[in-house]
Amino acid sequence: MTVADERRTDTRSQIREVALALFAEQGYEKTSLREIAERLGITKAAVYYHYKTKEEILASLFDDVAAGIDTIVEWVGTQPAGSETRVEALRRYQELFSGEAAGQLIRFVQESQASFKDLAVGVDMKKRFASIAAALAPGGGSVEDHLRLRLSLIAIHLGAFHTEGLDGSAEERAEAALAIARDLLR
Amino acid sequence: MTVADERRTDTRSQIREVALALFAEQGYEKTSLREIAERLGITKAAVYYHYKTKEEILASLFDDVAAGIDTIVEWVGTQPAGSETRVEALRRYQELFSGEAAGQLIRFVQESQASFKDLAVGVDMKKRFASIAAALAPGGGSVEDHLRLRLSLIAIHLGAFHTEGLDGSAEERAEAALAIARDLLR
DNA sequence: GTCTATAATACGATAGAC
DNA sequence: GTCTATCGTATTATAGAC
Repeated sequence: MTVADERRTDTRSQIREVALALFAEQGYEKTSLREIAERLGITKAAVYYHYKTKEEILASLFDDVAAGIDTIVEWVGTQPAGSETRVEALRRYQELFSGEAAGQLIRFVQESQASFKDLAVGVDMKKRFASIAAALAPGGGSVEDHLRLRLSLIAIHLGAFHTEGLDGSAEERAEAALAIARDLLR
Repeated sequence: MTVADERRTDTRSQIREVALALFAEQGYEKTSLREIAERLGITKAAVYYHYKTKEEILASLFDDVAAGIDTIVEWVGTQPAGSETRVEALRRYQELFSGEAAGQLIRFVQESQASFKDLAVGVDMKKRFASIAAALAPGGGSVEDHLRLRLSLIAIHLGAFHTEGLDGSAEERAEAALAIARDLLR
């Protein structure tokens, strides 16, 4: 067993895994620490040994995606401005959500924005979503351009997780989402 | 003072008004009955005189929009199938959310889906959104078509309320949203 | 690292007076 | 129609034993 595999099964990581699944499925407020602990066969107090607060668990879930967005934004800065760069950035953005965990995370963001925006991690991620939007902006500042841009990102998000009425394999959904997102950017 | 004006200022209506504003702003779970009562200068018990449960308050908020959707779906049934009918249905759908209250309601739906879907009223409205989607469907059943359709409705929703980065007047937003929604339907 | 036990607080909801 | 007072239950979080 490698170090990475050990990390995957230790309690701290399991807490993240279970919390993410529950947050995505039923939202942040409706998920209690008792519920998380129960699923792992431990007590609430044990959870508190690993994370000081419930919000800290939530915040930890965003580390990878936040770093991924930063990397993309930095990359865009090194490239010539133009449609090719924007489309490639969009593709890389989609790639961030290709894993199961990241798909659950973006489902949570998409379906529980209200729970989210008042917390520190929510404010933080809001800035990151704004930064990737800015990196993708074709320069136009019209209301319609802003709305198209926002919908373009939502297209990617919706393509990243299964939802009723939106069946198909993950690959089909991702392909369709990227095509639509590209169209919306024009 | 007309009867309608009286209705507007009686306690039952005021509860709906305050609850909607709070649900839209901070979500359903995070909004307590104490908070609603406090804003109105009454007690929790007084709120319970008008509504048996918290969920009943929530459900009552959807009456008008639900009826509006049903009316549109019925209307589509009487029209010849075709692009003109679909675009007009989209326009009428948007019209449902033109008022301030309906705008707050659709913001709540858009930003708090998770709170929503497990409740009876959530299941009910989910069916209605599915029915308007079916009425708008161009017949194609591909994953991309489904996603385009869903984004088309989201475009209308996002255009109906103010959000950071999406400024402009309500009319500007609505016009832009309808244009994009129409494009997404193709 | 996990436990039992509990503190402190808030919630939705109800009883009964006025 | 609104009040005070309270019930029962859940929550987040902490203290201290093992």
